[in-house]
Amino acid sequence: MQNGDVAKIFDELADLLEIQNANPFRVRAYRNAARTIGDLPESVADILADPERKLEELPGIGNDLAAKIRTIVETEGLPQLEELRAQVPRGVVDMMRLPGLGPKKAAALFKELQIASLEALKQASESGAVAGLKGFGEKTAKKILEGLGKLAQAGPQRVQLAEALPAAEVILADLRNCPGVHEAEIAGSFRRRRETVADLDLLATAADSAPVMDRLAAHPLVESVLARGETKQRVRLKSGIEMDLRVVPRESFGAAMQYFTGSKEHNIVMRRRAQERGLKINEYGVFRGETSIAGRTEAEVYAAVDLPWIPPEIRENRGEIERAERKALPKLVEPGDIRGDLHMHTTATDGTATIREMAEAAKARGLEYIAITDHSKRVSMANGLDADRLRAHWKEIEKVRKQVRGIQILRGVECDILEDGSLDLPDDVLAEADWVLAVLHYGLRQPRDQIMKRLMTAIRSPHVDALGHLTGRMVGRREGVDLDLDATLKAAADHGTMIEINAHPNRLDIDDIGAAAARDLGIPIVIDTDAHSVTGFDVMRFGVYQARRAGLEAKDVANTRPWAEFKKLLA
DNA sequence: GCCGTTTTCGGCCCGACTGTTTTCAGTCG
Repeated sequence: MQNGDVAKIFDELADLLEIQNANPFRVRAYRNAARTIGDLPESVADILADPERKLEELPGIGNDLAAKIRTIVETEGLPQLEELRAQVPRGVVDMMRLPGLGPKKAAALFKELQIASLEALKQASESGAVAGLKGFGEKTAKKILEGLGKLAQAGPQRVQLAEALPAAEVILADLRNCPGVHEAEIAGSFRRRRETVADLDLLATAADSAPVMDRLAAHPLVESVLARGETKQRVRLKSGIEMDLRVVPRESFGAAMQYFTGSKEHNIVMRRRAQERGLKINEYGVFRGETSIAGRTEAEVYAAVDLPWIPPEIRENRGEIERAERKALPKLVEPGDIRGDLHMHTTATDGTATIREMAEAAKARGLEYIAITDHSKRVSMANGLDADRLRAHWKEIEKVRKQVRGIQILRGVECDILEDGSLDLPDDVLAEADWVLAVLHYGLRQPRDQIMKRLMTAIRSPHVDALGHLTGRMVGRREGVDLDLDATLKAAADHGTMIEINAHPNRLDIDDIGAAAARDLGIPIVIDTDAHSVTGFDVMRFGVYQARRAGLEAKDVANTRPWAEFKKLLA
């Protein structure tokens, strides 16, 4: 039983309780618990097994929830969940995935019309039964049918930050040029640099909102306006991404930025802090009674509740407020701190540039050292290198070292960890390498035991410097590799194996929670681009964003060190 | 269901927009 399984059960309980019109604060308690457990870097089973520790230490977990977690871990189930499932059909929970349908409406459909599946909902919407129901109407029925159609196609999906970024910046630049607009920024999860964003939250200050909204509505990248009011407009971009525009007065800009950057959980704590001080925070400012006492800048808002400004990337209510209170906020790593890149490909395998071109491009970007890490032979699709070709490739690297001065070029390899647990190159070859990155590419659906055996082989190898593509899940795909992250990181710490944060949005990766856990174990982290071309280095900033979300400082990231220092890590 | 230098009860973050209503509940972020 993994933390994620426990979190899923609590989330489902919250859904079911909501439909049953339970106390909303009770529902919230389950949702908070789901998030706390889901985000926990260590396994709840471990905490339960440790006589020194108690689940009740976790925020939002009291006696009742602790007992439920114990039951779930011990019996892989929860009687309360079974009871609720018997009362509320799965289809009713599914209805809440449709836009405009929440727990109240889903419950009404079930209770009044006995609708218990999406199929039945479709029929009832088409027949007019839904429109006739109290609190519903023609528009609601139409919206339900549209929602069902979309759900059948794909459903609203999160897109990668890197994918959303270009359009977001183009629109932002356009709005900044709109007469009457003083400031425009993108807030939300985009500003928190989450790997994926569900929608974009645009914020503008202007005395009059109408011209700004008209300007956005008329933008060539905008497909349609979904909703529009006095201060808020929602549009759908042609790419399918939805965008909210909020227009606020200038004196509210900082408050609105703080409010719309979130996260929701961070803001709930902020507003509670305000309450404790007899204040109220909303998107317009910080108020004592009717009087605004702050709001022009974000720093003012934080100062009003006795906190220093907190970087957006860590506003997740995962301890940052407590750290801010203790004046112990991390000085987060920045893109400019990165001095080396230890993962890239050339024309020898599936890259598009030569060793020399890659070295020159890296040097032009200010890097002090790089590792050329072409694939090993198992990756035949990419023309992976066997021992002979790899040795010849390294000879080429030595030549380029003489041609391109002022940058260290490591003779590396991205060596596959094979399905049977062995490494794809013999030890004597790996021993000659300057840098070995061990990765899983194949057999990702093997049972966890086998995956772990493979990872342990690599970690124990004296020749492996770092694990790349390490993940509990796969960005861009539904499921992840089934590995025990805790055990992997512990072993890596014991054997001095580094862990890679892969900056490329499409590559296998370790998430920010995993990265934070690695940092806590003292494992050096390397942020790499996995560049396949000379422009491949440009994704570095996305890796840095992720490291920032993990709360990492420059000292936690090995490739921020100057070459002379990094070299010592390899010894 | 959780939580507590306003503790064991009575709170629990806040506001905009829509569609349904004739003043507001539900949904959403």
